Amino acid sequence: MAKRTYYAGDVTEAHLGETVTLKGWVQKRRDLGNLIFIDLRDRAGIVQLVFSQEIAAAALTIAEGLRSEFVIEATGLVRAREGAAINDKMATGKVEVAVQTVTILNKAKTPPFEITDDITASEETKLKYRYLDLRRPEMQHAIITRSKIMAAAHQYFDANGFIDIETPTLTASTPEGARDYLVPSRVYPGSFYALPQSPQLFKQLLMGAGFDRYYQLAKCFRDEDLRGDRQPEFTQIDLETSFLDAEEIQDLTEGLIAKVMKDVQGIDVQLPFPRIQWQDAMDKYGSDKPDLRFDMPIQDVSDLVKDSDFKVFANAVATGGQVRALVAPGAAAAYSRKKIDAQQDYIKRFGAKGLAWLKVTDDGISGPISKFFGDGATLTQALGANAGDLIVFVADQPSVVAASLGYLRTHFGHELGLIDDSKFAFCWVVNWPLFEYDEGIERWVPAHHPFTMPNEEDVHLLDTDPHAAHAQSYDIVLNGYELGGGSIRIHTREIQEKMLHALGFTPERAQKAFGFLLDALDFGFPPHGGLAIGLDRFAMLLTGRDNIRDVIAFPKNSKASEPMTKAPYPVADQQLVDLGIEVRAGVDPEHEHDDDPEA
RNA sequence: GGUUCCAUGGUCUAGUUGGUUAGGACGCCUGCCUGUCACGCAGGAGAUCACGAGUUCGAGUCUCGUUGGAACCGCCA
Repeated sequence: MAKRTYYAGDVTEAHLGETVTLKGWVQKRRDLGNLIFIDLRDRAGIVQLVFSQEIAAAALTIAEGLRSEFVIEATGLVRAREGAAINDKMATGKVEVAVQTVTILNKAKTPPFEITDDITASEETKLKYRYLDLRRPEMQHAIITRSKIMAAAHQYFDANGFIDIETPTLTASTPEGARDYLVPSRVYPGSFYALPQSPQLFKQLLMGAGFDRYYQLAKCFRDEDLRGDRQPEFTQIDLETSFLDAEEIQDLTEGLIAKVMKDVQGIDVQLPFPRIQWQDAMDKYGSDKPDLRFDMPIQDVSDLVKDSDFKVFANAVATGGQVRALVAPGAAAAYSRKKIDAQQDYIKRFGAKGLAWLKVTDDGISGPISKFFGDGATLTQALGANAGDLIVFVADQPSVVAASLGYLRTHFGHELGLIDDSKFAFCWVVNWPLFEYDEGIERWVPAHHPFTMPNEEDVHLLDTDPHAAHAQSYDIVLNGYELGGGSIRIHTREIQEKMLHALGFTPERAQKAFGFLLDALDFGFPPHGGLAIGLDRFAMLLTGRDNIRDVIAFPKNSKASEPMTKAPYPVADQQLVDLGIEVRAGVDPEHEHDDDPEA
């Protein structure tokens, strides 16, 4: 085998007249008889190979037998393409390689789908043959982008005095938070390790150990149901620092993001990012992760409608709720009654009872509830609505209003083309509540986690009214996605115990679950704080994808299984015996293991 | 745990009131072709209509169930 001189995608006019050796996959064969073109693909791109009698008869004969996805080595002369032969659509379209010798390194069966970016195969098929799907240029780009983000992060942290420290993957189950993935212990039958949901406690303890600035690209595991932006195992860009306040940690994070945006996208982002109070984000955008690529704020009209004859509005305000509105510019014509009803049905899943609406016309307002508001001038002026706009209203408790209008804002943003896809709109959401009420389990839970420090002026509330306290926490948001989050942590036993007490922990339970942390706080623990960024989401957003599967080489499907290896899979009986485990129920007969000793 | 949707050659799909030789595109195979790049032309192969029951003279189509998949809500400290 000859040595490769260039990647196929890197051959340019600079190499004219040069004899090159390329190795890669046959993307496409165009056989014109005694003239054959082969598109040769490797990770850098595609270049056209030419085979003909005049160049080399033997190579032409071999080229006749080439098929899609054969792996070949080709040596030939780089020459210019002229006139109509130039392909402007190809990066390498001004050159081609006249092949003198070609070797088939390996043949290939016809792949189950074409290796092309305008692929039509289902997600299921693509995941089953993931190694083929990954050959597609856009997938290669996604995975390479991920790698570049990681490289930029390593460089940034190293340059800023951070120490890369690995924390355990086999660790202890935590009582709060997501479900843990458990790993049975052979040495202690009936006992289990847990895979970490995050390195949270370990990185705090590293601050206690004096490392001062820690980072890690950490694998995290959560046994919860999947979404487009959620996988059961994912990677965090995790950092923790001592002696820095929230502003300083945000500055460091902005530096990291600026470097990533520059190195990976070539974009100079404007610093600092806007800081938005959590309450303002909820009020104005109906979301704690607002998409700031477009404006379209939610507006409160409670005062304007509380005395109206439209009972739904009046009653909502009278019973402690609110009425808020969203002006969808120019949407009146595009939104038929049927289309609005579809949106109404959608927001019912957030608990909304209905969706009231008005269309603004040249001479007032129209729509089923317009009769309650005269010519509507008061409303349209207050909302800044113009003729042709659609106004939607939700009247309910604040959380329902926020979820519904927050969803609708994003919906209209996309539908009305208000979102510039090329934009990256970062912001910080700060000053979160320390706790939020969980309707499902009917108790207060930490808005972030139980190690988050309350605001200085709210520390005393832990004794009196903990649920009114706000936290020194901050989320970094990009284009409507929670990119990451962090906080200043509690570094004294006294406050940490109060926090756990407020969460309903007895001192005994607190000691049992978090005793090692509480003990550590006794031994001169520095003030500290940090943050974690979701690497997968970051890579997803930078590559313009809408599913994090696309930036993970071997992801799980929506049912948390991996179609290629078929994991998870029942294990051999002997393995269970070794672990002292008996499987009680839920074994799917189709998924039953064969007692293959290799398994 | 819940809601909605989907399953037809290798891939993506059409398939009407239940009666079709299950149609198309891409891919694949054979032949022809010296400037193609979505090559072209001629011909060809390829389907247990996811699985199992049921209704019916007759089911890709209707009903029930099962399995697999996708999205969303819950969940994700």
